[in-house]
Amino acid sequence: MEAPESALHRIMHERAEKAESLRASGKNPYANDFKPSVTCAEFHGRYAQHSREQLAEDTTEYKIAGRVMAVRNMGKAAFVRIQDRSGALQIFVQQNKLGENFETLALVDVGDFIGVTGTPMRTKTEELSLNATTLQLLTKSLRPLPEKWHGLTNVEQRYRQRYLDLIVNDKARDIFRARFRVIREMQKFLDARDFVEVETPILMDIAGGAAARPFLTHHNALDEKLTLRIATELHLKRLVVGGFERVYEIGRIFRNEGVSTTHNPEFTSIEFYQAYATYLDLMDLSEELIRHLVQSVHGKLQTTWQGEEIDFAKPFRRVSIARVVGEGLGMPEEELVKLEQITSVKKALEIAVGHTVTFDEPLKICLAEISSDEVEKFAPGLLSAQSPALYQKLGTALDAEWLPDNKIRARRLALHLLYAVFEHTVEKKLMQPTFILDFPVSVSPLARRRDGDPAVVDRFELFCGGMEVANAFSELNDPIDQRQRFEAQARDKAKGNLEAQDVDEDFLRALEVGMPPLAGEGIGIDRLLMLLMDSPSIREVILFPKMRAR
RNA sequence: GGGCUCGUAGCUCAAUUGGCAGAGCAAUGGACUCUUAAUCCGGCGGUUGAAAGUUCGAUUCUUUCCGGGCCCA
Repeated sequence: MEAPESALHRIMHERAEKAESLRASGKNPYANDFKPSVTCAEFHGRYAQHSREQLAEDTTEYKIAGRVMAVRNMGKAAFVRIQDRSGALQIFVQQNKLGENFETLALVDVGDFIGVTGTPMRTKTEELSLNATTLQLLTKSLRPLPEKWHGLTNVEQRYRQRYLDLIVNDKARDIFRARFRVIREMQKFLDARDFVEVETPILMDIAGGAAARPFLTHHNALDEKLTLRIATELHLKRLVVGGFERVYEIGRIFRNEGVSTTHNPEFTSIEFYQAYATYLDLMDLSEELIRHLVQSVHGKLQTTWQGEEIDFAKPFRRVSIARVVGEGLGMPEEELVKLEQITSVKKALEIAVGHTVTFDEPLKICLAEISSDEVEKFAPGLLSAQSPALYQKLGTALDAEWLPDNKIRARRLALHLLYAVFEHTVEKKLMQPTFILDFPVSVSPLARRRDGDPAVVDRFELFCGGMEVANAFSELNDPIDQRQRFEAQARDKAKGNLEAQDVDEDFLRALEVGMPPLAGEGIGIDRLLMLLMDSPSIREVILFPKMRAR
């Protein structure tokens, strides 16, 4: 609460007194008996082509309501700008036209809601206005709005008091209108393709379907530990098992991780699943969907992202992780072809060492695939101190051990290492829409292995503006393979990886009942909105982003 | 989690080397019947995020804390 003597307190007190003074004259400062007949935009639309002379003869009465955004008082006349859900309109108020009612204007402040009856007119400067015949206060605003010229720029206040942001900043309104439209267009797009929209639980016994730490909660009556979902995947697949062959859900996902310009602890995803489709089908579908969304938001297929033009009209590039990593290192074409077929851990380690986040990341990746005892055997000392020479030793030893008759394992680890390089150095440079392909099975516990190349999964991620926009794959529907991958995850979790998944027995049971071949995709709606609206912060596209409690 | 940086009137921002905290908008009193950030005149508005320290004196320097922003992990 503000100090009693503050300027704010005085302003609020004065405004409350104006409300009282209206009450005293028999008018309710919180009246709800005014029904607008048109919106500001409808009014503008109706008279856009009419001249001043034509309007001077038009006696049609309109009732329009809105929030007062500006008052320019001329003594015996005034211009009042009001704003409603559709836009803004100028009201021309004259004493000789309103009579006694003109005095109400003295009690109106910027921020109040008013209802006005009047006829269309154009001012000297040709601005279409409503010539008021009656004016009524509908809601007295006690707290002053931010300043009219600079508006509200304090970022913290814009997020904490989003209502002020929405009143004052056009850009904020535009972003959220685009957001609501994108969601609606996604629904229309999928509905038209015979998908059904479903709702699945947010409260779960076991959080699965993604690699993330969950929020924990508790059900009192049942005395059960619960977690908030980190993905909608496993329930949606159960529905495909149940016979809903094309399903999607747009819903809130919760991940217990840091808050940053690209992370909010709750965010919205869409996941959709289509039986008898493969990841290749979904690539085509995604391209069509994204184009449709860009077109509906912008009316064209080109957008700007942080000063750079993104063109959605051209076919999206489709490229493997290995190739795009090799390109980043300036490799010639013949080497890129070879790199895509990589089976040598030694070669992958040569690339990864020095091109990953930390120097020990390649080691960590190796440890996900082999035991620390083996590392110690093949490259003594690597566990405690990493050096390029020791990495080389490990690579040489693993190649000697695996390449004769276990190429799959070698390829899997090699691709895993290249993937780490991709994440660290390539990802953020992918500006134009690009499908990234050939993910190692190690980072895709729910995806189907590729026929004829079992180290790889049938998966793609769509990148744009340096951000991951979509992630999709042909789904694993072999219950035995799925169980093994869950168990690998569980071992990983036991080793201390807090993001690894648990075994979901009921999901496995569903797979045992039989899930038809299918492909599924997830799109982060917030990230997509950032891209579409050129917002570098996720907080700009979430109505009420998480802020530290005050 | 680490680094940098910011927090001054309801809002947007100033304040010299450490020396009386200022302006615009809003609000308020007045003038004004075609304004567009209306204009003109008058007066009003402050726990400088919080606490402590250094100092004759702190918005300014130091420390801790609170809350943002940016970059990195």
